[in-house]
Amino acid sequence: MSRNYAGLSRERIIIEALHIIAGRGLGGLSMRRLGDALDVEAMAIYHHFPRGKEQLFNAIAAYVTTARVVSGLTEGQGPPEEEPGSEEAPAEAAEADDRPWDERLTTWAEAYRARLLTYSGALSLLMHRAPHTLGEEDTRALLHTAFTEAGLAGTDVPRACDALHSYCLGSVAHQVRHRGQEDSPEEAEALARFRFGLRALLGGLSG
Amino acid sequence: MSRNYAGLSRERIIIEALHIIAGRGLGGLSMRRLGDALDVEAMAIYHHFPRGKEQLFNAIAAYVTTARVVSGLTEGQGPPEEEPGSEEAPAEAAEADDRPWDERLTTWAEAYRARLLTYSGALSLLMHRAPHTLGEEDTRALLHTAFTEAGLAGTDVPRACDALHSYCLGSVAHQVRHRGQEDSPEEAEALARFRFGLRALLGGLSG
DNA sequence: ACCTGAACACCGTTCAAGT
DNA sequence: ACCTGAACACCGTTCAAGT
Repeated sequence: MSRNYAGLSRERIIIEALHIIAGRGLGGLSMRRLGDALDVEAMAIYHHFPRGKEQLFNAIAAYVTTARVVSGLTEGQGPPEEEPGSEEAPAEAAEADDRPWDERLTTWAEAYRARLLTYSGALSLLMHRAPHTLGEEDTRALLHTAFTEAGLAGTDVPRACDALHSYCLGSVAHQVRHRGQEDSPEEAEALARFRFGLRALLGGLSG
Repeated sequence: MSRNYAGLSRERIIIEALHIIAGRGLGGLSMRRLGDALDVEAMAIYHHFPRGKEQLFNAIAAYVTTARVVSGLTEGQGPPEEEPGSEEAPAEAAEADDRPWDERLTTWAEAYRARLLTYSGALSLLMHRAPHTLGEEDTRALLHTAFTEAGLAGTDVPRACDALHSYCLGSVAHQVRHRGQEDSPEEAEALARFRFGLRALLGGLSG
């Protein structure tokens, strides 16, 4: 039929997919429905994600976990990692944060939580996918230096990083899990609970 | 064709489903495949789970989260909750635990972690389902009294419970997420990391 | 009550074809 | 390079029918 230069891109596809997920849940995302939303035949998506839905899922997971995402510039240098999802912006100079370690960690944790909450429909995608993005590398460095500053050393550092990651991920999972239940807390109280546990964890880690 | 008194039951179906999930992942579980594994036409499952796959998923989630599960005795009294998944055994007298609160919590947390790890293939099912089982009620009581004993009061108690739940769930999710990755820890080190964070969290909560 | 078998609408994916 | 359209194997679910 009529040709369709839809101007498809990996990022457009991912974003549209996230909209569908937000509206109808992860189970409501089908290639055909995604095609419809993009005004394209479902099969057009395979040109951008040749390995199909699994690859799309990986890209969504990477998109969700990586903070700095920017429109599809730097195309065509061959992917340095498996599924970067989309290209990442340069580290915008990271303007050295001179606040105490616990404030830096708290800021990071609350931002990470907010991000997971925003894409909570895709949360179960993260359960079996740990994308290897540049953002993850930055996070690793941030947490590492903060915990070192807190007085940790040796194997305690990666263990503390793990604990913090686990707490954030679990906290959002736990909140989503009980959402819409009888006595489930409002977002304000949910945030308060998150902070309560976070303070305890950070205190216990540095003690 | 030949009649088939397969002796199907909700529990048999759930257990077979868990086997398939363990072997081929959650996406590999289809009603038809489940029927094959049970030597039955797929449609026979709908007699035991009239609301289909969604109801089966709820039942699996309940089965996974509830410790005390026993074969399908007490049938036919009408479900007191939405999807109990299968019947639960009586509380087996709970033989009062007189150890200090932190040891009791540690024991609970490690058992909960082990259980989630056993059914890690079904982990993403728990992400959007918080079944209302008797076992959950017991847990609530256990954690509540332990944290009260630790010196917490008022809103701090449910917040501490939330934090502990979140940490356990997130810890398993985090482990499964990185499983099979280059420098992902062995199970022994994973357990050590879990304990490290758990000790920190409990210490921070009671401090 | 418990299970079968055909049917329907939908799905992911392949492949040849169009521009 | 980018997208279409038909095709195939598979899926969840309904419904009438068997015992």
